Parts: sequence; structure tokens; C-alpha cells
Amino acid sequence: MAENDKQTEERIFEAATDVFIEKGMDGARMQDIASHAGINKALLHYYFRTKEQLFNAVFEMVARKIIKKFAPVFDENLSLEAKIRFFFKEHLTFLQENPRLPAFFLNEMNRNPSRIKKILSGVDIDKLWLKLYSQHKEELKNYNLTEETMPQLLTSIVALSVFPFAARGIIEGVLEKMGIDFDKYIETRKTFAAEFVIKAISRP
Amino acid sequence: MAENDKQTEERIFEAATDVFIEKGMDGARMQDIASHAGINKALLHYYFRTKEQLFNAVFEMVARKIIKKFAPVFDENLSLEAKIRFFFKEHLTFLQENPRLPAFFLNEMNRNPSRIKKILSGVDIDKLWLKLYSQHKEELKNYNLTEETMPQLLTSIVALSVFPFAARGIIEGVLEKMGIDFDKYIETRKTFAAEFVIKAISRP
DNA sequence: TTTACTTTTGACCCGTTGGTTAAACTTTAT
DNA sequence: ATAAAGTTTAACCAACGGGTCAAAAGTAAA
Repeated sequence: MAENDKQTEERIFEAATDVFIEKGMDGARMQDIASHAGINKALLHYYFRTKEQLFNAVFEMVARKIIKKFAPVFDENLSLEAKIRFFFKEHLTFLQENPRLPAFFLNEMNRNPSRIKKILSGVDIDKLWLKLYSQHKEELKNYNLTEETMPQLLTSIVALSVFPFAARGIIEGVLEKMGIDFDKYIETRKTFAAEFVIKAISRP
Repeated sequence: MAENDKQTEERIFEAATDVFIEKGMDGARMQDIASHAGINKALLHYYFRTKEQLFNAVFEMVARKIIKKFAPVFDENLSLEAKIRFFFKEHLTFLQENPRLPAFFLNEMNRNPSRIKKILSGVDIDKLWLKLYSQHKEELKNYNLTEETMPQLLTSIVALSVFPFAARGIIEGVLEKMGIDFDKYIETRKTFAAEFVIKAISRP
């Protein structure tokens, strides 16, 4: 039973994840989730009392998954340049496997800004920030970067990786018109973005 | 009457724009729009038969507004570097005045990908692309950029400008934790992003 | 002032949707 | 075997939400 339990609850959770990511909280229908899981709507409410609760469970899992993907950058013992290359390769591969995550996450974040604090409270951003900064203090000086420009640099790096998926529809449409394949474009991007950033921060 | 007509219809349109941008198509309620416009729900349907129709009107207007902001870059007679600086200043200022546009636009685009073709069909992307490329053929050669890397470069530029607003919630939250103001961050970004890109494409 | 027309409204309709309930069915423990 | 506990279902409910309608209010021309 604990067996079957897990199975049913997990089936529900996976179905919910799929539907919520595709349609968003507002667009998703409980009946749709139930059908996807191959069960009754009442059973859905038996495992997750309300739509809100179910959504929260899914969203938190997605948030954890996303944040986890940023962590290695702080741990790996690599030079700054190597870290940048490492990040784009790893992160873009992750997004290739989960192409709808950025749009879903960003949208739900905007829909309900109060989540931000909750998610951010779980991570000591400032600590990580300082850690990264002190790890590469020497290099950064070499690159002519101050502590002040760190937010600009880091958001730029994330932007270059995430944006193509957040705006996938339009980008795919534009690329298509010029005979370029999106997957190929992303593959190229893994190295392009890294070299782009490295060159941008290098001394002339 | 034609006077009052315009007034009412315009009030409705503006109210609809506000509500749709804030809540999205799925989250918006006709009653909410009516209240915002200070009118009856029936009157709403008198001017715009259905929710879909009203939404389409709003969305098309937003799309035009956004696309219009990209056009000048192709027309201005400036060097590539000047164009890059011009773009970031102009575009980020535009987004400061319309901070919710990116999230709304991207989300609705993902929700209904068929819009993409319709919007893209209105613009000769490939022509503009070539125009931009031929305008700066000499410089690009100088910068060591080929025609192949143009998509990577252009999407990167857009990403650096749009992403901070598409992910505003999170970025604002992170910045806040380190005592940085979002508006200040954007102000800094106008020059940072431009210099970042210019340096990235410059020869060593 | 009457007539013809447009604009605005309150009341109503009805399909959808999140959520409930009571009973049937399974499993586990005694 | 049987009682107790957990699991699953069909049927149901209330309210929400887009959309309609007929009548009232306003406007302009004859």
C-alpha cells in the first residue's frame, strides 16, 4: 500500500507538474490533471486538498530544481574563466532537457511576487555572493572588475543562458525564418556565450 | 456621441490593457475590466463582443509597441558601436516606463505560439537582418564577426536588455538583499551592457 | 414633440470548475 | 473471519465567469 500510495501520489505529482508547466496555475484544470494521472478528480483532492496546495508542491519542487543548478558554480574549484565555460555548458544542457522551466518559473514568480522572499530566504545569497567574489578577488582585479559590477556581470551571465528559453517562441520563429535550427543555435550558444563573456571582462 | 464613443471605448481599452498585463489572459476577469473602466459588464461586451476579441486588440497593440522600439536601430545612421550604445539607452528607458511589458508579452507568446507567425509575418526579419549586416559589413569584419554569429550576437543584446525586466521579481529580490536599488541597477545597466557587448566583440 | 437610433443598465442564463460526500472497494491487523 | 483503516469512485453542489436580453436612458433629426 505504501507502495501503491507512492505510486498514485507520484503519478499525480508528475501529471500536475506537466499540466502546470504547460498551462500555468490559472490555465490548469484539476480535471485535466486527474485525467493525465489516470484517476478520479476526487482522488486528486484526497491526496492534495486544494489546487493551491498541489500547485505549491509543484512550484517548490521546480524552484529547488532550478536553484540547485546554480549551486555547483560556487563549489567547483576552477578559475573564473573555466567556471564561466562550465556554467554555460552545464546550464544550457539543463535547459535543453527542461525547456519550459524558465517561462513557467518566471511567469509564476511575477504572478505572485510573495514567493520570491520565501524562496530567497532559503539561500544565503549574500554569503554565496561574497564567497564567489573572494574566491576570484585576484582574477577580478586582473579583469578590471570591482565588487560593484558583480550584480551586472552575474545577471548578464544568467540572462545570456536563460533568455533564449524564456523567449523561445519568438527566437525560434525568427531563426526559422532564416533557416536556423533552435537546437543547433543552443548548441552553438554553449561556447559562444562563454567566450562572449570572457572577452567582455578581459583587459584589452 | 462619436466623442463619447471614443471616450468609453478608449476607457475600456485602457482598463483592459492594465488588467491583462497584470493578470494575463487566463487570470483576467471581464468583471474586473468593467469595474476598472467604471462601466457595466454588458457594455464591455457591447464594444468588444468577446474576451478573446478584447484580448487580441490589446495584445496586438502591445506587440506593435514593442516591435516599434526595435525599428530605429535599423534606420539610424550610426556606427555599430554607437548603435549598440543607442539601443541600450533607448530600450532600457522604454522598459523603465513599461516594466511589465516583457513578462506579459513573453508569457502570452508562450501560451499561444501561433501568434508568433502572425506577428513575424508583419515584419521582414530576414530583410532587416541583411540590411543591418550589410550596413556594418566592414566593421563586423574588423570585429571578427561572421554572418553566422549574428543571431547569437543579436539575441545576446536583446537578452541583456529584456531579461532584467522579464525576471524582475527575482532580480529585485536578490538586489534588495544586498542593498541595491533596482532602478539604480537599470540606470547603471544602460552603459554597462553597451560597453560589455562592445568589448565582447572587439578584437583583442 | 415625436420618431428613430445609439448607448447603458440590471437581471438573468448556463456551462465550467474547484471542491464535497457517502458509499464501495482494498488492504492490514487481530 | 472480521473489524478497522486506508483508498477509490460516482454523483453531487455552490459559485464563478463569460455571455445574453429586454428594457431604460440618452441623443439627434424632422
